[in-house]
Amino acid sequence: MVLYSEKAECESCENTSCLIKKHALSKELSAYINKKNTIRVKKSQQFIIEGAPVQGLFFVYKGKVKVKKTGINGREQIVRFSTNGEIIGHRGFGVGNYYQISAEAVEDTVMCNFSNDIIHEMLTEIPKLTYDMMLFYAEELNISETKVRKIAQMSVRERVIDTLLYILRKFGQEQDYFGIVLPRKDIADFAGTTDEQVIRNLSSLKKEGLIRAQGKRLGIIDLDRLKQEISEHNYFLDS
Amino acid sequence: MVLYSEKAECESCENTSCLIKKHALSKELSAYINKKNTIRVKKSQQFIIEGAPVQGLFFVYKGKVKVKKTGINGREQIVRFSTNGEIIGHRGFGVGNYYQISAEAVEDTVMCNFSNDIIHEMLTEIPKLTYDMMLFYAEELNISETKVRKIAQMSVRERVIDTLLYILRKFGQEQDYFGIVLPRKDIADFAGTTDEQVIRNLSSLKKEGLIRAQGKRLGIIDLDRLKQEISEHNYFLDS
DNA sequence: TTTTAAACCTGTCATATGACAGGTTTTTTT
DNA sequence: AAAAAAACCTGTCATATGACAGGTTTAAAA
Repeated sequence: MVLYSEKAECESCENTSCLIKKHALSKELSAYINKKNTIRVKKSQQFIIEGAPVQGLFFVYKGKVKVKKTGINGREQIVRFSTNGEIIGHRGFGVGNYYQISAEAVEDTVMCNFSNDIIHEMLTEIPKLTYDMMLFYAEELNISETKVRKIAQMSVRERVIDTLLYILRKFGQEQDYFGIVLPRKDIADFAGTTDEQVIRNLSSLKKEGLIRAQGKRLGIIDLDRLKQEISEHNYFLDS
Repeated sequence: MVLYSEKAECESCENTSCLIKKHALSKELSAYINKKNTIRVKKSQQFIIEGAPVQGLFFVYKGKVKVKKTGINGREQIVRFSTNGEIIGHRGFGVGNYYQISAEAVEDTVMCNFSNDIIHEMLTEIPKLTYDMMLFYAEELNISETKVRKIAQMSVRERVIDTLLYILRKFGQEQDYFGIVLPRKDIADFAGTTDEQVIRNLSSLKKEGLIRAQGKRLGIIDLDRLKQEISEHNYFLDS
């Protein structure tokens, strides 16, 4: 647990999937991890603004974040959710760049932030880190390109189901409900539809006994049948 | 010009944007560029199959390629087009991976291919190359995430226009027509719609004097008005 | 607790879009 | 040059989906 005003330290960090943590033991990196900043954001607070100059790279220490792109008249596209150990602020290196995404905390979140200069130095000095970063981006690219196809070809109901499975993979399910509470609007913005459509489809799924819903809390009952319904779209991977 | 059975050589290669060419002068890389294979594919030939084991990375030496993802009952999503100097077969490294995309030559194409082992060695041995690759993927990720939003929020007409502008950026326009000839179906598969819709919208755009169309050949007449029409969707970049 | 705001839900409706069908033109192959 | 195939085009139609409106419940703030 990280107390307020206390710094998030790699030594005690439990995010084994974090690329920084993974290399933190090496001597090359240890020189840099002291230079990171600990950033705290409260629920609903936006800490990356699309179009603003890049201010380094963020790694989620503890919390949940949504990453989105602004669309026309208030519509938004949620591009991904990030949680412990994950990277936010892609391409937060190089010079004179601007963020191509916004990011907002879904709940109170603690993050590690590396400035442009530091992250750039790290990536030039530690080839293994760079290699892992490259793999990360390549993987994210796969996921994003799959999502393009999904949004182009799936029906709204299928996209809602697909989003539920994504949430399950990302945040898990305990005591019958997802490990995250999201408004229907967020599910809509992720699935590329409207909140009314999401509400309707969630109602149907509930009636059919595939999911449970209690207020904003959602959980999956019949995972197999949900997977089955979108299986024809998922040839080679779920992402 | 590369004659049949002649090898594509980096020394004489003119693709300044190619990451291999960029580093070809360094001694670290020069040891590897001899180990690349020259691959020739004829128009309409598929040389990467989704789901098949990864066979290294391809760089377009000369030609034009479409990269796509398979959807339900014959529908496809064209993810991007690639031409001279560009990379195909993302994530073609690491072990035991499978291609997440298919690739097909739009016209006769010559490519440089590095095997899994070689590309892996290169990326471990030449940090600057890895760094550039990382930047490449990060950039592609931006483009792809922008595309998700576009497909989710733009109308068909807007997506068709957006696709035309993409083709212009990628292949240019000479003597009034694009530097590539594509069937309407390909434009549809890229824009995430049907060929009938593309045909209708192209007809309209032609009547309105915004584009010219002569058989399969297409060209832009009024670039400003086309850009204007989709400007509200493009806040921070065109990609 | 009371008040206020946010989120949820349901019904109605217009329409943009995908699907089908049939004919024409263009392109490719023989 | 002729034949075959592919691509293009137009019309019609059903419907999935987004938009609007109004009411209810839930959650947050005072």
